[in-house]
Amino acid sequence: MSRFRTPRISDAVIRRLVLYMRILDDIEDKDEEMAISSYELGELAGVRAAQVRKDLAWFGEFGKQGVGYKIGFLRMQLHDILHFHRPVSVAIVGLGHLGMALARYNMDRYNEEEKYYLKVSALFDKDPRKIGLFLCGIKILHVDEIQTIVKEKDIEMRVITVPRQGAQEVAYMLLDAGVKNILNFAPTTISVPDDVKLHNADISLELQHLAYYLGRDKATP
Amino acid sequence: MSRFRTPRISDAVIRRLVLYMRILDDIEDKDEEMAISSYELGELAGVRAAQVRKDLAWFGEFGKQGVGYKIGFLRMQLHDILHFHRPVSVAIVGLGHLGMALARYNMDRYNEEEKYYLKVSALFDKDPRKIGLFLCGIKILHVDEIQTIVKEKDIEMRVITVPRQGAQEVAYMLLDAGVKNILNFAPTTISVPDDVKLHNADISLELQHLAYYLGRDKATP
DNA sequence: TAGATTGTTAATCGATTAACAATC
DNA sequence: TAGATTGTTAATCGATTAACAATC
Repeated sequence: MSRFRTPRISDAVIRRLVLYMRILDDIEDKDEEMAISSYELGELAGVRAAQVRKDLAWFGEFGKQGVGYKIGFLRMQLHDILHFHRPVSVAIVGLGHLGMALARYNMDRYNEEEKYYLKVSALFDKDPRKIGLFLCGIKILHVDEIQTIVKEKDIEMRVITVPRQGAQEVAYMLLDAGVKNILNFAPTTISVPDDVKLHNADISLELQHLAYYLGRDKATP
Repeated sequence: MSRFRTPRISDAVIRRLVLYMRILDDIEDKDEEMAISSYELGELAGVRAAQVRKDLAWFGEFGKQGVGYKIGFLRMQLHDILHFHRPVSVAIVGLGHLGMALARYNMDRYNEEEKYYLKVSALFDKDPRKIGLFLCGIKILHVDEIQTIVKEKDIEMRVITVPRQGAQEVAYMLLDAGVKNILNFAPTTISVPDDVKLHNADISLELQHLAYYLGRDKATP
């Protein structure tokens, strides 16, 4: 029943839920009362209908037999499950191109809406030329201020987008600030204590692993 | 035996192979003749020794019992398997922050080495203010030139890093140029014919799915 | 009611891990 | 040789899919 009793939901499930959420968010001219079937939603997300139902079933019963899922209701439930029902403060450390890309994307999409979603509310860098600049109304601060600001602004998520060489150092600073959740985009391995949840998202790996499939490129007619 | 006879290697395996490759590339002061065991390599990559051996076994026998894998040899084999033994030309379409980040990262890491790896060799954008600018020696061209340039420079990989709204349009242009392999970083679904291999890498999804784990953040002691 | 679609169970498929004989 | 570590098989684990009774 309650999603707090569930055993251990796999990361793959969570990623698909985010996808479903965004698809529902992005439906244009939507009537929130209208129903969508697992088949239709699966079509939009690129997965099977059975998988959509299974994924949702981990968290409750959101549909009606013979009808489907009411868009507005399912949307709300997904926001709830994924903690998108209240503002979550995000700090981004390292404002190179990648940091900028992440900051801008999330700010454009979410900061302007009053209601919920991710709020990028602190930006840090080391480069004196960047410190003091404003990005969508948020001032870039020196990394030394991480500790103070993280507590002051009650930052809940931290994203590392610094060059490889600096990643571990920044990680230590975040750990000192008591952070237990880190998303690392730097293309390197960083080490953290066992009780800290570290997610790695290496975008250069995305590009590199594709090279493997090149052979097939011209071969396939 | 030969890697061309293998059934269907899963994407997860390929991603780990890239990781192994980069780990071997990045070992400092390495003696290429020195051996590394599956246990050690697994440690560095964050996977079990058995998995390392299984992953490699898909492509051949690269180690010696009682010894391990010679670093230089395994490195070479991995480069070979992953098509990193010759330059692969990459085009990046859309030079916002994300496109810049990808371009810079790969150029810094790979373009300077003469030998192999990914070569970012064409950049495209639509913004007149960007066209004509140089990035690491490569001139930014107008997207209308995609078709000509892709053929001229024999581009093998194409990366889309444009805003959501433009993604599908760019995809069509690439398809017209005969491209069969697309990596899409735009946070949206684009549709392609069945014979085109489309990889999606949505970095904002990385950030968003993390929100789910927030509950655990403060709870875990 | 008849048709549609859910939630759920069981079957299938695939990926990871453990174990071990082979062998350097 | 003895110790170490591979390549590979078999066991385990988990995730996806198919199927269907329940029911709107």
